[in-house]
Amino acid sequence: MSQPPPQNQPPRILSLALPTPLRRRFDYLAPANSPPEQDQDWQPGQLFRVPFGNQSMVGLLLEIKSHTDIPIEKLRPATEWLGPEQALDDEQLSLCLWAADYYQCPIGDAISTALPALLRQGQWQKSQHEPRYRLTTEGKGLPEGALKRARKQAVLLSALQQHNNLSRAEIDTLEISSTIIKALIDRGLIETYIPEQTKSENAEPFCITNNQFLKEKPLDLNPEQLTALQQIQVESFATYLLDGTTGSGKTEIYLQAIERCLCDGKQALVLVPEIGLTPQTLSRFLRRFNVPIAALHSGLNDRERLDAWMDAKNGTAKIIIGTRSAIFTPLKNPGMIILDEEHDLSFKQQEGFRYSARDLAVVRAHKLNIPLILGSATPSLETLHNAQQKRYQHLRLTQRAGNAKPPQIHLLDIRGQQLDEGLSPLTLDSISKTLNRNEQVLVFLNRRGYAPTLECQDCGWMADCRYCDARMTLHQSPAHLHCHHCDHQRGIPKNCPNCKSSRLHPLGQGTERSEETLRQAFPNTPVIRIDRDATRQKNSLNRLLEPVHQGDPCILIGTQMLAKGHHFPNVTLVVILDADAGLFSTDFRGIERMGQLLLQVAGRAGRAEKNGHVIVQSLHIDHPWLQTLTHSGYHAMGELILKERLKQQLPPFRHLALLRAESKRPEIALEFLRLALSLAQKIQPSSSELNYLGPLPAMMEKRGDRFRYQLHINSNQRKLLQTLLSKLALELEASALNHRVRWSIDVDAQDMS
DNA sequence: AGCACGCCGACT
DNA sequence: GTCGGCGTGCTC
Repeated sequence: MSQPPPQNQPPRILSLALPTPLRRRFDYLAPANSPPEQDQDWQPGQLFRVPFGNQSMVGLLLEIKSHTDIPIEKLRPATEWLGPEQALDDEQLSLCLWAADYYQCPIGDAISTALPALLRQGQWQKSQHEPRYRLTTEGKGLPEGALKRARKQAVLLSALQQHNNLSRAEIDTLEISSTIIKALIDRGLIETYIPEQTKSENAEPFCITNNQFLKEKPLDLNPEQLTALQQIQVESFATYLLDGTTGSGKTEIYLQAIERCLCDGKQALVLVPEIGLTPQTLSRFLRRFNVPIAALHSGLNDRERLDAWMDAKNGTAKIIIGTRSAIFTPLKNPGMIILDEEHDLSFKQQEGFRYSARDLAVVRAHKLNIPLILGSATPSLETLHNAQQKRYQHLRLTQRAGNAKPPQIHLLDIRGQQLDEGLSPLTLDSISKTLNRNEQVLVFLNRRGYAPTLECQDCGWMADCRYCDARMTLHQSPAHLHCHHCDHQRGIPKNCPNCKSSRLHPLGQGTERSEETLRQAFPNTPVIRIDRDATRQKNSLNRLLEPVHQGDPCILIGTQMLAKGHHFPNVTLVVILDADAGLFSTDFRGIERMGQLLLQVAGRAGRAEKNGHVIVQSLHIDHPWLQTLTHSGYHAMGELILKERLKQQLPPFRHLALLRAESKRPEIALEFLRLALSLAQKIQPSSSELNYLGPLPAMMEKRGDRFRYQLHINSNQRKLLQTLLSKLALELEASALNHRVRWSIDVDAQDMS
C-alpha cells in the first residue's frame, strides 16, 4: 500500500504512555519482525503491547521519534502493534495531554481514565452484535442460595445477578464450560439475546412537528427562556452560564439547544452529576428525541461501556449523556457540550487524576470551537466570577415555569427552645398543618445514622474511632457503631469502656433518629427515610419514592440525596433541621456549599401550583451570610463571599494547589512536605506572585490510621504555578521519601479536607 | 503501582 | 535450619 521507507533511515523510536504512576514516557523500538512498510501507518493514539519490567502492558503511542535520551541498549522492542484504530483520536489525545499537564498527573493515569477498561487492555473487538447471556424471568425469581448442589451453575447465576448480562468471553473468565451454560439454558434459567443499540423509546416518531429528530412537541418558552435560547450561538465557541432557579426550565432550554445541534447534523455531549443520571433524567431525553442516545452511567459493564463509546465515536449516537468521565468521550461530529448543575462537587475527581470535568469542558469546547452551556440554580463562585469578568455569557432565568412561585424561607430561631429530638414546637406545628392540607413534607438533615455519637453520661466518654480523629456514628438498624470516614465498624458497648457506667446515651440527631421521632409524632402518616443506608439496594430509591409520587400526605426525611434532581410536586413544606453545620466550617468553601445545599433543598418545595414554605432551624439566625441568603438570595450571598475572597486573596482570585502527604508515621509525612517546601523555594522563591503556606495538618489530621498534612501553594499566575509544580513533582518523585509517603498534587482543590 | 532483591525474627 | 517482614530500587 505505501512506499517502503528509504534505506539508512534512523531507527524509529516509539514514545509511549504506559499505565504506571511514573511521570515519564517510555521509549521502545519497533516490534521485531514488523514489516518495514507498516510503520507508515503508525500514528499517535494507537496501542502497542510492550514488555515492561517482567510484565506485559498496553501502551498508547504519543510520538514517533528518531532520537531518544535513553541509552540505546536499554531500549526493548515493542511486542506487538495492536492495529491502525486510534484508541484516542488526536482531539482526545490533546485534551488528555493538556489535562495531565495542568493537573500534574502522570500521562498514563490520564489516559487510563479516558479509556474504557476493555480498550485499556487492548481488547478492541467490537461486539455490538455478539450474543450475550442474561437471566430469564424464571432465573431472576430464583431464591438466593438455590442450586446448592450444582456449584458451577450457581456461580454463573450469581455472576449474572450481579452484572445483569455477560458475554461468552466474560463467562470464560469464570472458568465455566459450555456444558454448564447449556444446562442452565435447558432449565430455562438463562437465555441468550442480541443487545440492541440504545434507541429512543418506542421507535415510531410522534412527528407533531416537521422535525424528524423530535417525537414530542417542544414546550412553549416564556420570554425569559426564549431570550436565553436565542443568545446561544451554535456555530462557535462560547461558554454560557445558564443561571436559573429550580424549576425555571433550564432543561427545556437544553433540549431545544440540542434540537438545533441535531438539525446541524452534530452530536451533543451532556454531563450530569453522579446522582443526576437517574432514569427520569434519561427518559426526558428519550421522550423528546427520535435519535440514538448513549448513556454512560455507572451501571454499565465494560462491554456495554465500550459499545456506548463506539457509538459516540462513529457518530451513531447523537446525544451522549454521562457523568464526570464522559468528558473524554470521542465525538465524530461534536456540536455542543452541556454540563448541568455545574457547581456539583462530583465533577471534580477527588483522587488519582484529580481533574475537573467542568473546567475540562471549557478547554474541550474551546479546542473544538463549539458552545458550552453550564447550568445551575446555585452557580459556583468560580463560575459566577467568570461570568462577571465576561468570560462566560450570563443567561439569567428568574421566573419559575408555569405559575409556581419561589418558596418563602423562614429562619427559625431555636435558641432557648425546648426541642423534641431536634424539632422545635413551631416546626412540628407547621408539619402537622401541612399534612392536614393533604400535602407532603420534606425534612432535611445531612447526617445519616441514629446519632452522631454515643456518650457516657457519667464520665463524658464518647465513642471515638480508633483510626480517625472523629466520633463513631451510632446506627440502629443494624445496631452498631460506624466511622463514616474510614468505614471501621464495631458493636455497641453495654458499659462505658472508661468508667464502666451503664448510662450510655446517643448524642445528637441523625436521620434514623429523626425518622423515629417523626413516626411517634405523626403515627398516622407514612414517614419515608432517604439516605445511603436506606437506599443501599438497587432500585430501592425509586421503590421508596413511589408513594411520594402518588401524592398522598407523607413525611420525607433524608440527607442530601433528597437535594438533587427530584421533583416532588406535592411537597409544600421543607424543614432544614441543622443549617448551622456549614456556617462555621474551617474550609473556606464551607459557606458556599451550605448556601448551595440549602437552596437546592428549598427548591424541592412548591414546584407545582402550590406555594412552598421553607423553615430553616438555626441557632445563629443573625449570622450575616444566613441573613443575606434568606432575604436577598444566593447571588447576593455570592457577591458578599466573593468580596471576602478578594480581601483574603483566595480562589477564584488566586490559583490554589495543594500538595498532600499522608503516612502512618506523622513525622515522615511532615518531613516530606518540609523537603517539598525547600525544593519549591529553590525553584520559585516566595513572592507576591507565588507563595507557600504550611505544612499544615489536614482538617482531620488522622484518618484511616494515617496522619495527613498539606502544603498550600497559591499564585496569581496559572502558568507560574504550573511550571513550578511540574518541576517540583519530578524532584519529589526522585526523592528518597517518595515511596515512604502517599502524596498527591491537587490543582484547584475543591475539597480541602 | 507492581515486582524483585536483600537482610533480620519466629516457626515446621 | 526456612518462611516472610517491609526497606530499597527499577521499570524504556
